[in-house]
Amino acid sequence: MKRKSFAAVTSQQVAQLAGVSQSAVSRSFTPGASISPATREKVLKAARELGYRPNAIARSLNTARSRIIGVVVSYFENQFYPQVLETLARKLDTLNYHLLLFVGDRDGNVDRIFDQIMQYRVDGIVLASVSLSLDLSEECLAAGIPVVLFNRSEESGMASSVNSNNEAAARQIAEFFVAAEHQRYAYVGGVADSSVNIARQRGYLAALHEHGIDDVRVVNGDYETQQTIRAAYSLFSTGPVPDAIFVANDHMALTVMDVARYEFGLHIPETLSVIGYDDTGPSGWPSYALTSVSQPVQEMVDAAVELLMKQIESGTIEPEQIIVPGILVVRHSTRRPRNGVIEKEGVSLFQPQEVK
Amino acid sequence: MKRKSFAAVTSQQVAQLAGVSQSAVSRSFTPGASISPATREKVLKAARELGYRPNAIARSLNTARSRIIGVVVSYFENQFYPQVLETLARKLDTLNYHLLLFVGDRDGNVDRIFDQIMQYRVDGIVLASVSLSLDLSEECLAAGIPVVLFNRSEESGMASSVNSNNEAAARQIAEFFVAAEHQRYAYVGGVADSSVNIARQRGYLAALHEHGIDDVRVVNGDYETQQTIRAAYSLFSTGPVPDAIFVANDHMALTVMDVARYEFGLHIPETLSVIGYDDTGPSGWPSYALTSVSQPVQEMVDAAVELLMKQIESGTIEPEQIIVPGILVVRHSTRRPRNGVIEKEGVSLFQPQEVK
DNA sequence: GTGAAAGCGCTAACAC
DNA sequence: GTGTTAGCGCTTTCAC
Repeated sequence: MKRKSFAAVTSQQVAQLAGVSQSAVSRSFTPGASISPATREKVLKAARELGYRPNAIARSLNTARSRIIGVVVSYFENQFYPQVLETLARKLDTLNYHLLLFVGDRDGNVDRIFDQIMQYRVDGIVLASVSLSLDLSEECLAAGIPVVLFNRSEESGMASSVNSNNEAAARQIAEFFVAAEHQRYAYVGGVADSSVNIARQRGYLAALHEHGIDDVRVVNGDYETQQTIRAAYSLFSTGPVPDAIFVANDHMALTVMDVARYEFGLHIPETLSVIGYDDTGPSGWPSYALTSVSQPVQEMVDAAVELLMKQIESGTIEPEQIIVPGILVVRHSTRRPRNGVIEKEGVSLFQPQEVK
Repeated sequence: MKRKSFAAVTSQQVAQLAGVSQSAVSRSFTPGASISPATREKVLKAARELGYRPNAIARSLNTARSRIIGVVVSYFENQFYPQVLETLARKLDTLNYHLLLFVGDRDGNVDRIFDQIMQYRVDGIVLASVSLSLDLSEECLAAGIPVVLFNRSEESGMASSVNSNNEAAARQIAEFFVAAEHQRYAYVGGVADSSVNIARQRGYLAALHEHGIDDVRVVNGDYETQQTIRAAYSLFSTGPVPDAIFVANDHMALTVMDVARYEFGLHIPETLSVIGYDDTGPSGWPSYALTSVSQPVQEMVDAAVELLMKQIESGTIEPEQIIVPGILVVRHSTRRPRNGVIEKEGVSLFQPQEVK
């Protein structure tokens, strides 16, 4: 089984076989181009015979559109992102766009891979859990390449972003804990200066403050398992054990639950309530049944792609910040408040009467 | 904030600014090309000033090498695949290749997206948990595009593949169960005709058979959560409850554990031992502590990429089937045999004396 | 070592 | 509706 690789079939060869010009072939494969059904048939027949497929690379070169979206993800352990990736790939596929995947550094910086992305002349960029330096934002803007930050935002407003309402949802988490009459509050954060962490922490602390609660222990898990384990240890081994912990995302929250149960023998939710953020796969598994804010992946992806498409088609970049509401899904990792939890389509949600 | 998108900088513009020919610019960006350091400096300076980046699309067009590898994944819920994807993307990046991601259909068929892949003139294809029809295999072979099946194989031998030693590992699982004196055996399979499922089931049943055990209940979870739940129900609600279950992958095994514990109140491992395959993230979490065959993702990815590179560089396709050994990692979802479990670098492995 | 020139496979005016 | 032609931005001979 040995064979030299052959050059692929070109439109020229198809044209020859079909007895038409090369441009007729091109037109036969361009939706909406002016070509007679008869010619088109001849061309398609010849193409089929030769196994011809238009060369997307060549097309890209003179349309100046690659139909490729560069996507950077740096946090695969958090199931939320694979889910985003899958949804995004499917969505782009329906629009006949394609997804060039890059893996970001651990620290969530893209500068190193930015060159690579730009060399492929992508039509747009999605950064999931990754930030873009100001320089690069400017460069994209100058180059006319739309960028969407996914689950992250930046202050400059030079790039678009799609997020859930982190701060409001975090406030609701605080309200939930308070309604269930918890006493000792804690927060396990992610990378301290990530926009999402900042918003969630701020909302949580602010709402607690409004209830006169200012003694909140804050530790940091850095979105990373080992660090989260350390954070959880410090939380449980010194001082009074908290009975209400909001963890900045589910991935860390599950780790916190495991440490609480298996290292410290704590009972959830009897002595300790835990809430996460993302509502991703394992959170719904009965072993965890984690109360969590559900980020609507499909809506967020749709919004991101729509933003991208609008900017690509118009050739104009007008950054927009989109906020999609998340919902607090109540499961069994938390003590329940007497009021405010409602049942809807088989899941329990927290919706207190008074809207903030 | 509104700006028209501008055409990107071209090598022609850089040449003009540097006062050299356009080909000098090209050579400056081609490693190993014959160019004097002086000229190169001038060019790089001009390039920096203009923010020039070589256009990979244009380059691809006349080198007939896209430096893009098409990757198809269809099973994101199984953490194993995101992990593979991340590892693969990092590996390709170090070789200056790029990853065009496609999502396969639920049924693991790629025919629909095959056109898309081929249009981008990828230099190679990785199919993870996805099969390729014979027609398409032939087409790739004819087009000189190397294909590697990852965690799947096919009989025709027209495509390369990388797998762990499914059958041998499955035999070892049987030996493990038998050594711990289990009585009632079961197997929860994946998609019935997937190569991996066939090999695992065959190895497991064959080894049990050699021990005189032929009464093994076989149900099917289809690699899919809902179906796995149904399979587990049927396993636990009719006939005597098995005390030894091998589940074809971890993703399904965790579901089986949850159903056993939370729907049927069964105790693991006291009344029931469960073993999975993949040893992916959640399996190591203390809530599950699933005994599982560890697939060495890094080695498997390295092997896949190496295969690809060899074929790309030689321009010759010689399919190879690579088998990477997996290791049975023993945790707490199983009763332990008296002998054969050894400790190594902090993990417990099963390595019976007699090698089969 | 360097520039001129051809051409990779295609799209998009432009005439007819 | 169709063929002719001129590029898209680059790499790669080929002379010099």
